[in-house]
Amino acid sequence: MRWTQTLIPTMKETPEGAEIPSHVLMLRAGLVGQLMAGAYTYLPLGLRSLRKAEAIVRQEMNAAGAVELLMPALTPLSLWEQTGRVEAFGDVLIQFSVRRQNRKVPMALGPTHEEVITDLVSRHVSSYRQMPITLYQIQTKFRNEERPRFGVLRTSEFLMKDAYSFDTSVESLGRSYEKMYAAYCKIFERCGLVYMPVEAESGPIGGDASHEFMIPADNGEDVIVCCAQCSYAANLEKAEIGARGGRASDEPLQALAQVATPEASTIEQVTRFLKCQPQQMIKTLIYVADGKPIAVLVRGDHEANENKIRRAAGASKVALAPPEIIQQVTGAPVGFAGPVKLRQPIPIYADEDVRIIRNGVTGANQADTHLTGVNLERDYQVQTFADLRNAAAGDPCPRCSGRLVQRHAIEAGHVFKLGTKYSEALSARFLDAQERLNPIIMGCYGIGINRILASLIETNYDNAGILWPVALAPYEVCLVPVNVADAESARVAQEMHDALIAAGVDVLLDDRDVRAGVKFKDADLIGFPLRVVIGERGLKQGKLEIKWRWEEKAEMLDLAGATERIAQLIAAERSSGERFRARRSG
RNA sequence: CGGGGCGUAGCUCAGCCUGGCUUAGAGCGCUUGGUUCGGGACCAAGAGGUCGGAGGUUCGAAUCCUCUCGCCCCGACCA
Repeated sequence: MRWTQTLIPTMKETPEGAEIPSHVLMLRAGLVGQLMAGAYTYLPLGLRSLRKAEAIVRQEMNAAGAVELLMPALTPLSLWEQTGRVEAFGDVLIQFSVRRQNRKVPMALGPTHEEVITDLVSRHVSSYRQMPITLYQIQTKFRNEERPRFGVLRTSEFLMKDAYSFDTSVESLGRSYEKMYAAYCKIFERCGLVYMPVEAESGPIGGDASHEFMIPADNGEDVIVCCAQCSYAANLEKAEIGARGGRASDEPLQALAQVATPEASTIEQVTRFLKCQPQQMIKTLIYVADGKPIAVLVRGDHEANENKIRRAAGASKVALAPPEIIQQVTGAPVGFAGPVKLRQPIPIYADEDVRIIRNGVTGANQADTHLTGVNLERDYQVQTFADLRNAAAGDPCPRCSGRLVQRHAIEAGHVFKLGTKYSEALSARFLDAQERLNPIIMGCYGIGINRILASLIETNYDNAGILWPVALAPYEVCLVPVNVADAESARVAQEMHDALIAAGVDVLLDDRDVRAGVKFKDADLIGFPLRVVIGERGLKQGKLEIKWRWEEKAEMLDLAGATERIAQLIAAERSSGERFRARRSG
């Protein structure tokens, strides 16, 4: 391709509104253009990279035995009603009606395709002999995000690879899951990403039923927790906490005292007002668990974890109680709840760390009032102690003696053992060898293709621009004739361009009649892995210059045989990614 | 949904507080001519705007007021 024949709108300045590196660079390098919040055009260069990521995903899916199909993005709303997901998705589901003659047809744009694929499979799969099978598609998904942000990291329309496995037993599902897990590792590896599979909240199957593939990045929206010593890693919602080693301080017990704390309803306000540490505070949260209010106690500097609370309470659904319920249960407005003398007797659950708070501070169940010198057993009782909070940096690892650390990360993929949720709701059943009818056991596996690009850029750039691995670069080689007005340079460049294409190399010829500096800056900004410079001076000596984007030094190459040499270099790097990875450790 | 910020040329912005010396500006980009030519050149001449939109205040509004739309950030939410 010649530069002058395509559209590459690079920008010198950072467009207003772009903040994180991947967004800034994708706009500046002319990869994408924004149409509206959460919707981006993939320009010629961006599309090439997107297609490369897509191709890698497709190859590995096929290699893992998954079979590609393509489902419509347009779906009948009734399908989502059958599984209760119209409500579950809420406003995220883009739904509308179209008029057809004298009737209205309610539809939704697919945010994911469990319903559609399960419906399909229920029609065509009815015997255990037809399984296991894993089907996948690569298709645009629609989600009306409450708040699209971070450029292409969170958009209302995005390209997703979604795969679904169908098995006859939990053991067989485990094998299907393992295959996808392994394929994901290969995919992220081939894309040149540093990734981390972490344990995620799992559904009905339990155990190791769900993993997220995370790309550690400062601007990631997710928080993952991992052990500094062993390989334990989980997302924040899931992360377990090892045995708490803390001991209560041995300061003398204080008397229970009531203090006025006008207008101080948050932990921060109270600690400032009473000049105490958040670690001394007993945060009391009123939740509604399956319709019944419960009190949950966590240390002031800790965050409650709803999933853990739900499990501890043995409930199927928990949510923070609305203000009316809080008023009713505690007798005080929000912000002054405490475990001592609640107005209504409700079960009290406490996080392990609350056990050792001596002379704590907590709400007095009375407006603008807190209690100090609060001690367990003497002043209040706890029904159940459990791990009820999010893991924090420095917490003990649940698997070894190490400590946990927190990191931000971008979720690029997710594998999940679904079980029979959708097959039961949509009657996808099969007959086993004993002629018994069973629901099909499913798994689902997603990869955000756009996120592969965004997270790659987010973690691979320098002051000059993007650093692409050969595997995903829009073009592998950028040919730069320094002076296109020079007939010899132009001729050599054109010949080399044609020869490289014939050799199967993705090459872009920068045939613009602009100064060399402009071309170099643009080549660095876009980040083509290999730059080949054809200059008059070099040509006189029968040489040209090659330079890897992520390496410091350029190298002179004999013009004779240069094409073959470049094709070799690219082919080697394409399959191994060695030089790109070496840059990271170097 | 709560809090904050921003909308002026294709892009980045100044002007707004204190309304009129603006016939709306600068830099970059674009067009034309010339000089340059291996790290975002220089000179000259141009093209390009209903100052996001609507209403209001005023002799007069980019500037003040009201409403509205859009975009960005933080939080809440997130299969």
